[in-house]
Amino acid sequence: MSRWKPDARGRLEKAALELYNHQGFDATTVAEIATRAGLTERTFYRHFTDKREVLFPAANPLADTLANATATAPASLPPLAVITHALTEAAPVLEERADLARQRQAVIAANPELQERELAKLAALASMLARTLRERGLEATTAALAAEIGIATFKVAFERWINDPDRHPLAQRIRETLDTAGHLTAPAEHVAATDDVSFTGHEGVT
Amino acid sequence: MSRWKPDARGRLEKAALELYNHQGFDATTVAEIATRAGLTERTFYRHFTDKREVLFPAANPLADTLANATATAPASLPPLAVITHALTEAAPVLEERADLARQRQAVIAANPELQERELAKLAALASMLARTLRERGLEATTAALAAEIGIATFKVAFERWINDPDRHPLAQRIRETLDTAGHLTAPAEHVAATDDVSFTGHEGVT
DNA sequence: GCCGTGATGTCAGTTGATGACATCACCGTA
DNA sequence: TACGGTGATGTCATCAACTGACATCACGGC
Repeated sequence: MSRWKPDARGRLEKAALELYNHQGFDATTVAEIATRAGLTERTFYRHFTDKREVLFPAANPLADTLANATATAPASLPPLAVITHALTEAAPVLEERADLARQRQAVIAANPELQERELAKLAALASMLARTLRERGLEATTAALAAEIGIATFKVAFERWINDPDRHPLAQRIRETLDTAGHLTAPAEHVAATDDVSFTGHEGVT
Repeated sequence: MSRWKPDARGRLEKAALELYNHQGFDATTVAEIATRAGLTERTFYRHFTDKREVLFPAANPLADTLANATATAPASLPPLAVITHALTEAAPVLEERADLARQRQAVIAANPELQERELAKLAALASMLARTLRERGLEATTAALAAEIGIATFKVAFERWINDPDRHPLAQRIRETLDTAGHLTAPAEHVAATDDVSFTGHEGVT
């Protein structure tokens, strides 16, 4: 019989998500998480750098897919088309785990500290995208801007997807959002009492 | 004679910036900051919610200017033009305090926790911009996207400005960056082994 | 001259985070 | 088969970030 139950890290992730959901992030203690996972507080910190990180798995298939799709897109594509391509490729990764994604997002939306961490993760993603674009031969500023705009698009589309009661596919939301982006230089079309679905998403940090 | 020296908050901000600069953020203690300002640790926490917040003044002229310029731009302007207008109006606010801005940025660049807080502040800025754009009559998604792209543009331009040895004006950097944005749908122009000034800016959080 | 108020000080306590050292099943090897 | 190294975990101690409760006392109004 083995000395320890397997997958300590996974047990910690699971325990943390459950507790954060039940009692809120602030009200749950690292010691609690560890105990629920049958481990010690000290061991928690051997697997995660801090109390927030447990919600952001080290192995990130979304990042991998994005990087891969960006690197292998046809060389002739304009920067924004590369982004479009990459985002479209990456969408299914989230669709597969839609339940988990929504649960995580609920916890994050309820706590500013976690929102900060999420923004940092997205910034890291943008940074990685920019590097990949440079390696494709793009000039530094162009690459950085295309990457930032790509992530910005993703943020908007993702929030629409998460809050969408009708569960439209993420890929569709991304297409719509990219389409919106294309019209940003056209004269403003005002919304005069349209029957548009209005999103009352979270307003970010103050 | 008055009971306390005036401007406790200002003294704390100054003390903090100096110490963060000298010894680094991690190596300086809230108690140290307070003592140097002639106050108590407890008093520090009456003025700032945490150790990071002291670097991000509550009164934010940049945000005010952005909001104002966005709200008062001609109604006929396309969304991106409103953003362009607002960013251009806001640029001088930073130019005026270029020294302070560079000092702050150096401290922030040296510490991931501070970078997270900065991202949160920028996200709040984007959120506010989006609200203002909606109040101008823009549909929610369009507003959110335009705001995010505006902030993304600002981030890229600001980083170029801060790291620019030649001290070109921020307004110019913003114009250039917006111009770059306009070419993102054109076929990629490759940089063949240029000796381009390479920006080794901070790469974000891993 | 008394009284409420607000900015600060004092103190005690919780929790997040980290370093140093101990434990002991497992695994390869002599 | 015995032996020693290794890696994941536990134990203990300590620091610093934050917070609640209560005390202080110049100032300004009445």
